[in-house]
Amino acid sequence: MSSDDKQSGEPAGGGPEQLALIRESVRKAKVPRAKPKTWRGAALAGELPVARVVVNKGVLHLDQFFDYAVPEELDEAAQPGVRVRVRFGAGAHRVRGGRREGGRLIDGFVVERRAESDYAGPLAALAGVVSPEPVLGAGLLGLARAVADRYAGSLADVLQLAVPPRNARAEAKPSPEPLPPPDAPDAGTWERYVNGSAFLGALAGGGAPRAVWTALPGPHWAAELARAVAATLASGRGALVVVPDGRSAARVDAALTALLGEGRHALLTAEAGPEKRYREWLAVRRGSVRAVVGTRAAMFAPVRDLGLVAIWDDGDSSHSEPHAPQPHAREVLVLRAAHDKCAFLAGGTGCTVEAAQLVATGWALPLVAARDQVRTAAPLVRTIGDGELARDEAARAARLPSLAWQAVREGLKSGPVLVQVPRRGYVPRLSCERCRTPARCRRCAGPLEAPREGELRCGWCGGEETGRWHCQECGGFRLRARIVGARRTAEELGRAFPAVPVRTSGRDHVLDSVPGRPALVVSTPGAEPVAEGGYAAALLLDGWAMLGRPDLRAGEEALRRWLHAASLVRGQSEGGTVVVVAEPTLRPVQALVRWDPVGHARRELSERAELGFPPVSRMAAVLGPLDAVGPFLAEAELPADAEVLGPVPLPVETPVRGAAGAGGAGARARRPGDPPVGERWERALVRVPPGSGAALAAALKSARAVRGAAGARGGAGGAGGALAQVRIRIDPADIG
DNA sequence: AGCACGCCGACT
DNA sequence: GTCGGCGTGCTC
Repeated sequence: MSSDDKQSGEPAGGGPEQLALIRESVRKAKVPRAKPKTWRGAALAGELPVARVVVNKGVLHLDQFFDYAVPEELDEAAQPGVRVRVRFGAGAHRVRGGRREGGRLIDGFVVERRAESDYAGPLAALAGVVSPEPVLGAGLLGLARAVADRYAGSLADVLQLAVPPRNARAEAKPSPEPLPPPDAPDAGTWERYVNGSAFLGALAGGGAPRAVWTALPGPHWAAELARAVAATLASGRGALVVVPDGRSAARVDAALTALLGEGRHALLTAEAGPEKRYREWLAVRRGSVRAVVGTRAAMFAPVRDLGLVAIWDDGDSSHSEPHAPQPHAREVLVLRAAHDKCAFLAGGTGCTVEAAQLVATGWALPLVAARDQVRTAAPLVRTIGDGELARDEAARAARLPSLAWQAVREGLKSGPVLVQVPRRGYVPRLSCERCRTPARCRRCAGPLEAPREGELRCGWCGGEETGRWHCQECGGFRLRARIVGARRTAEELGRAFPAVPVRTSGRDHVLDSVPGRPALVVSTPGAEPVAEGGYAAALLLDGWAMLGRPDLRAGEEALRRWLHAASLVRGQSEGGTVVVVAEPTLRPVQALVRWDPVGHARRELSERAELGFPPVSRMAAVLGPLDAVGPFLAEAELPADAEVLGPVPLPVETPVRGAAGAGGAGARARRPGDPPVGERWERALVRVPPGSGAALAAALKSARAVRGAAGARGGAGGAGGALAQVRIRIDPADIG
């Protein structure tokens, strides 16, 4: 395969001398040489005999390119972007008995062909070209680099997410001929938004508008996304839409097919097999298909001449990639929009704080409907707080207030009724018993936890809350951590209406849609089926469980889930009604009643700015074995404005015995990169003001690179080994 | 992470 | 002398 094989008959005595020679040349060669020198000077490519390679190894201190010599016979195939095999590791040049040893074969990509190397030593030769398909173009490489930098990760890690595994059969098939751009679509239901037609017009005209789009409730969002894609295609550019799950992808896929027919877009979801998925990806990469709709991994899709990146429901947690360095689809698309100078669209029924920040900084413009449009399209929302519950005789008897009974009974007369119940597995957070304001640390505003009865501790800085706690808002002095047993309530509801069919949709078994006939549809958040003609009513029982989570985003997330369910209900004009069991004074509840997700996100944003929370501040979590995080941060050259909170010990995760999924309340799904089960680990948070995010990521990354190289197997005192295990997470999700 | 080199003490 | 322990550093 490689030129080295020609020499396999060489006398055994040649090895040691060669080795000595190489060492000699490494020592004295300090200047770049004109031509690469392999260890034996085999026949090399005549032009550009050096291949700069990114090796597919995630180790951080190897986050650099390596030069290899290109043997003559690989000259043709070893073009920039192709997958190659190279020998890597100590002893890649070593020869014994005419055969090479050491230096294991690993995968990589050719990044560039060059005339010479600036590496002073002798170059090893490429071991082989895996396939001549150039999968890693300059654009994708630049994006991967930017994502790696933003998340303090390695290029190789990002490439693993960005370039799908090779499939020879898919590669062998030619991709179809590209179709000419379609005509620009009319505005359709975009007319309902104040700047809707203008936005579409800008896309069709080759412009790069950036917008945060608050979609009206109802089923039109998929067609509206499809129209935005069509308008972009009409300008001769490509478009990319990232959605949170396969169901949404199927909706947008159907809408695109309805609008543009087959063959103009690719569907990239995990649900297709690896071969089909790679085939679709190749069609995009080869320029046969100019538009993409897909889930998370599609955020890297190498769309030609990108004109629009769009994300739907950016608050959905599945937009955050679980594998290192855990990039979030919205952030990746923001990077792409900035880099490719293309249009950007973040749409959803709700509005995340991050999206609100894009508007607040002027980076994006709001794309919203007029107030009267909202009033028509949204259902009537009614609340049931503790006051009503206490006064309500029926509620005490049947554990469900009469207003809820009434809404369900009325709704069932004209169609299906949705009952949203909480998923299992949440950790209650402490909040004021009187006004429900989350209890926060006086020093750093982190969430208070009660590790033991009568003991209060901050989950961020670890500070003990001494003296008697009292609420900053209302002066109350009692704490609570309440959860409602709503699942049982839903079961009782079903028994109360024996004539009506009860259908359930949940994690393991998700219904896509239900007919428009009367039925009780019990669903966990995110799994709500679409109802034909819309639900007549919805009962949202996911209130307190949601708001009680130890999560900075609890309010935002509760509202997002409510809006998602409520947007499946018929508009107020058609009698659609939503009843939410939650205190009407709470901010997310008020936002639901007024159907004002943007106002909620804006208020949340300004509050986070005041408290120094993300996304206004940039945060990084640093995790490591006990007593490793402190020394690590002490050595890291953090930006001057960085503030370190903690470290605090993390709760030890105990191995789960028995059946899978029996984790019980509080068990969060384990992600790659979580601390090992059963070990004592700690975590610090580092926060920096706006503008210092890149500096923070860079500092943590270089600290990691230095520590990763030293004493991976427990050096003196074991501290070196512990420090090498330290993990970094930018924009950590669960910061309390 | 591997893996090889090199400098130290014990041995046919 | 030389075999092999492990500490250290590099990988084009």
